Amino acid sequence: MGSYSTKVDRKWQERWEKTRLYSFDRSRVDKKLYCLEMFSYPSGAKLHVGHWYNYGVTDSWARMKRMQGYEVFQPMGFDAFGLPAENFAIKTGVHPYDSTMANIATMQEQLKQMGGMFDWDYELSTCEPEYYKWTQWMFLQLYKAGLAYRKEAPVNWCEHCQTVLANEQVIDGCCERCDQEVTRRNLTQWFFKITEYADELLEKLDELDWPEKTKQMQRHWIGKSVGADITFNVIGHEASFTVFTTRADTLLGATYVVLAPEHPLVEQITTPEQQAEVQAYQNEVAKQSELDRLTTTEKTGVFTGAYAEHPLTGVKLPIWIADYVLASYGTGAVMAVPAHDERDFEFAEKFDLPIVRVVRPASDGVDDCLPFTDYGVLVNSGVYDGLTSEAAKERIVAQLAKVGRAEFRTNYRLRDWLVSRQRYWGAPIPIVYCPECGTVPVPESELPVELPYDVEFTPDGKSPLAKAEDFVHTSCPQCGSAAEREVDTLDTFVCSSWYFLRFPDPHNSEVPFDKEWINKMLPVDMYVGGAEHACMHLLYARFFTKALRDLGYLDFDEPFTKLVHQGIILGPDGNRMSKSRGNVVSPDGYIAEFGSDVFRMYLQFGFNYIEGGPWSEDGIRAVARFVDRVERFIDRMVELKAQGGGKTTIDKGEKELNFVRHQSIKGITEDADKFQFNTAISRLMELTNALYRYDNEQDEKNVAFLSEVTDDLVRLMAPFAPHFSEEMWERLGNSYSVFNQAWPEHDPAALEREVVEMAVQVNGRVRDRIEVAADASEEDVRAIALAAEKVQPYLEGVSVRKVIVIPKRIVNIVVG
RNA sequence: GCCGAAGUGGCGGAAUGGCAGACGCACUUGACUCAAAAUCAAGCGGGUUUCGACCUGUGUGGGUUCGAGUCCCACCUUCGGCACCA
Repeated sequence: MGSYSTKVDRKWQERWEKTRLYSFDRSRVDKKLYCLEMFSYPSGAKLHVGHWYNYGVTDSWARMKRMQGYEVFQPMGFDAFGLPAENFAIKTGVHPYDSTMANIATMQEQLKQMGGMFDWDYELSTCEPEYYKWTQWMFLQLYKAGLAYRKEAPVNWCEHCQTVLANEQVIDGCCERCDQEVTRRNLTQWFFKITEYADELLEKLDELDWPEKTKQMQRHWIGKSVGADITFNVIGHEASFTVFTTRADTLLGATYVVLAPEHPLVEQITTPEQQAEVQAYQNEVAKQSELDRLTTTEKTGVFTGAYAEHPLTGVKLPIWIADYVLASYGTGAVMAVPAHDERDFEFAEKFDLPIVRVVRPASDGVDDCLPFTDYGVLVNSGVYDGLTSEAAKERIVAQLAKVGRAEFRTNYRLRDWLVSRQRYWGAPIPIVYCPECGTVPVPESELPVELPYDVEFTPDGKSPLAKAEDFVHTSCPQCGSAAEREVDTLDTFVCSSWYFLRFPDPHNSEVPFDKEWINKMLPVDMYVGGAEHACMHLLYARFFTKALRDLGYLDFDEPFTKLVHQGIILGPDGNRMSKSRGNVVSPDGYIAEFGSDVFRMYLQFGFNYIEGGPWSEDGIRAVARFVDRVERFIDRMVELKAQGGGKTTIDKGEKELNFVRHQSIKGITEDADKFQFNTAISRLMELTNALYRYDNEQDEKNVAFLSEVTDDLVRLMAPFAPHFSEEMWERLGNSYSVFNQAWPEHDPAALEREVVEMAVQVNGRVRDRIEVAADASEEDVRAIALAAEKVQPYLEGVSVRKVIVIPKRIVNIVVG
């Protein structure tokens, strides 16, 4: 057995700390590389495999970059506000602040055991007043800019968590946190106007070096759709309403219109006879949970008794309400064209409403049964007959625009971000309600609005802060009269939407960050974290960056230049790890047994990083064996050097070893750069195998050369097994630290072979192999291939039609 | 239903359109050992074999190409996202 263990880990952790090896040198900011992993929630449990996979493996990438000469900035902090701490408190009585602080201390300890290059001088924690003061400041800046506002709206309510949720936090109609059904409630809540940036958030995606899948998810989430608003007058009322449509070309096919049940016009226009039915329907819809709504496929709706006037023909169109029209999208009203829309068609069939075709397929032979939703050529549309859908859209909207009845318009699926939460453990919203002055922002000089410690935080649907008398009662910052504080707290996603901006300057008490400094340090060059944040954190952070840019606080457009998502490590049974399945792999035991580098290196070697996969007990043992194998060779090297002697010439054996050496340097550098750690490690194994082969096969060794290659092996291994490599580096008699060594660069000349083996195919099947000079001409290769012994039988009695020569790889002889 | 990704040995996983299965695990054999472990060496997709080889093989079926795991079309399966967005 080798000597590597947690003892070696500790030795080097202490040395690194004492010598401040990883301390960020601000004077080298021109060489900076900001490498960031998504910070973690300080839960009571210890670091899990996922943390290691994210932080440990990314740290190896950052270490390589350091050796390549970058000044790496890799901070670590804690996303410390949030529901779990509060729920834990409700269960056990331990205050969220106390449990969070204890958890942070434990996690720090464990992160240090991992051996990451984190510079703890830059640590931050979102639940500290030092930090959330500036979260509140952010809120105020957005408020002043009109990007934070309060409104009453139907919002998602989780009965179990006793709070509202953002759209992004509702998954299949259920709370993302507790899986309980989400219901809709009309509540007055705070929103951030992320929709203001919808277009830029969409456009700028093209420039980002992000996984295509993630960009696609954001594109879809933003959901740009180009169309027009068309206004309909209500017959017999001084009222009108506007619909949004992407198919203005089908306007002549509109046979009725539908308002969302919550549409404000409904009360006004409903006829007395329909009153009861309409109200009953509205109540029923309001009662429905999101889940009911998703699972009901059958269309429902009620006639209001009122009619609208078709804007082109003046024809009477019945006005219905139905819950397939959403209050929160577009204008909350649609023109129904059953002939050319599946939903309208279904509804019209069920309620026996007229269906009029106004588009037919542009070419014959196309299935034209109704509903026909493709573009085509207009019919039954008077002066517009014969136009294509595309042309008709333009023409019809332009026509109506002249009389102020339509305009072109773009809509987005993205909704504004609901940020208030009826919970205790979050940043208080810095707003005061004054009976005289109304909604008043807390002056910046009075920040932070501190979260009081002694609060009754049992959830009952009211914000816990509402019960803290000392907190609630205050005086109005404007007029001084008695006033009340906002008692909701901010969604924790608000805290994490700007933490990467605070990291380079985390203790600044004057401003959230220094503009000049941040412009040098940002954007983050490499951001690594889970894919589950695609439409939440990653979208919010982009929004914050853009808003702060427009407010003049920073000068860049995007926060994260390059993004990588790690995969998920599954349990040994191939399922997601969960306590109930009993397949949870916890790092601690393995680290105690094998040392942290073996654990880290297995995570790099055993999986495709992006994909993840099932944990394997045998896999980690294989890595432990490899580490031992390297150590044995290092000891052998020390012995050889002590013996002295040997030759100094570079012969066949040396050339072969040198080839593998430079091939490894090239491959490891390229692979690790691409986060392909599994192949990088396998190349380390190949280099190790080559060293053994050389030692076994060469009777007379070039010890100086062998020593050079061995040093390279340790340099190349250092990012992936940092503690072990330091130890080996020292054992080889080299000076501290291997991480101050330059990363090896490959010599292209060493990769040029004099003789190469090529496969010879006849009609695509390999029949022989030939050895030719690497610089042989195509004619020479062709001649040698045609003369190859084992291809002869295949050339008899046929004629050679063609010979394809791919230099250094293959020859294909086509016969027939 | 729509959008996207992926299907390769017993397993984890490799392969700029150019010798499929790198590297490793498991397994088999041999060396060392009193023995085991560890280590070292060799073999290891499937089938046929006169032991020289030959055939077949990357989810299924077609296609493009001198040549396809890789590109194109259709389908099947799995996973992820969205789900009345007008």
